[in-house]
Amino acid sequence: MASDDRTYRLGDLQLEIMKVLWRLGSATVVDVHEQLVGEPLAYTTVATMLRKMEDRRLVAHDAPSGDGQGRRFVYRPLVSERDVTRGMAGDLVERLFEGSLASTVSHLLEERDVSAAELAEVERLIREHKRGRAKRR
Amino acid sequence: MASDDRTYRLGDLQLEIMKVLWRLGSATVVDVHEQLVGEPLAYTTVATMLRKMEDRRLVAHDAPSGDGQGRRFVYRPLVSERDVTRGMAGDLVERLFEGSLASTVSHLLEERDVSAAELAEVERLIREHKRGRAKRR
DNA sequence: GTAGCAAAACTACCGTGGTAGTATTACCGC
DNA sequence: GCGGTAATACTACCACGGTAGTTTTGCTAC
Repeated sequence: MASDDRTYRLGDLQLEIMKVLWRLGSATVVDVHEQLVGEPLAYTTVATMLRKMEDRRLVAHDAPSGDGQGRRFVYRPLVSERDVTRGMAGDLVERLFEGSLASTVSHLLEERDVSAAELAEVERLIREHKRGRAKRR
Repeated sequence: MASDDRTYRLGDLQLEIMKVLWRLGSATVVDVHEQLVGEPLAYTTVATMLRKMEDRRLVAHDAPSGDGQGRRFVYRPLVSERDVTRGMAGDLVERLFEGSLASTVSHLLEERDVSAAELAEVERLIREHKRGRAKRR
């Protein structure tokens, strides 16, 4: 039933935190906290979440080498944006569309307001993809 | 942060149950249970889940009208497959791709093994979609 | 060396999905 | 009407995401 690999089932906050880490490369709790401008969260909420994410091997922190700035942990991502995006998107395509890309695209075209520009962009992407395929062959 | 409408954040089992109900139109706990051939679940697990889903207004059951077959509840979906699919897919597109269809399709093309047949099907869908657009204008 | 502060650790709580055992209820056949 | 059975209701438990308060720890400046 759906994908068993729960590694990439991130909640909202977890995903937001990962996005910050991907963007910055690495960051302290303070950094992450102040990047989360959306909902105002307690500092400790972010710290707790980062610790939980460390348990789940989503992030890691370097040992606090006494380089001058206290003992602040510096967190870095252990999973790539690519992998997480692929995992989450793939999970959904499996769960909702039985793995069919065509069904997925069909649904997105039908149910979302797609601007002409965006549609053109999608067509361009497909042409480009086909060219890539051909070359690889 | 992402979508607030949690109505359509279904778990694995919930989605599987909804799929059965969408397929059959309506069903008793027995029906649902025996349709879930994947992981073997206790009968009461399915019953409990259906009750929880009723609390969340995802399903409803008809009052047990004494039509002969005991008091078996007949459950039916309160939300359409369309709405749930749109909700879940939309949620993901927002969360991962900032709402961009192009980014979404780009990712799917890059990261999944897309067969030539499937690619052709996608192209067909887009042509068809454009024709629909044109007609509507 | 110690006081103060800042950071991390610990603890706690809620909601919900998932799982299932036990208790209760309601129907049906005799 | 009553007993048996089948169905629902109740209860309980775990995991995890999310949220945050309280406690402990460790650095740094004096």
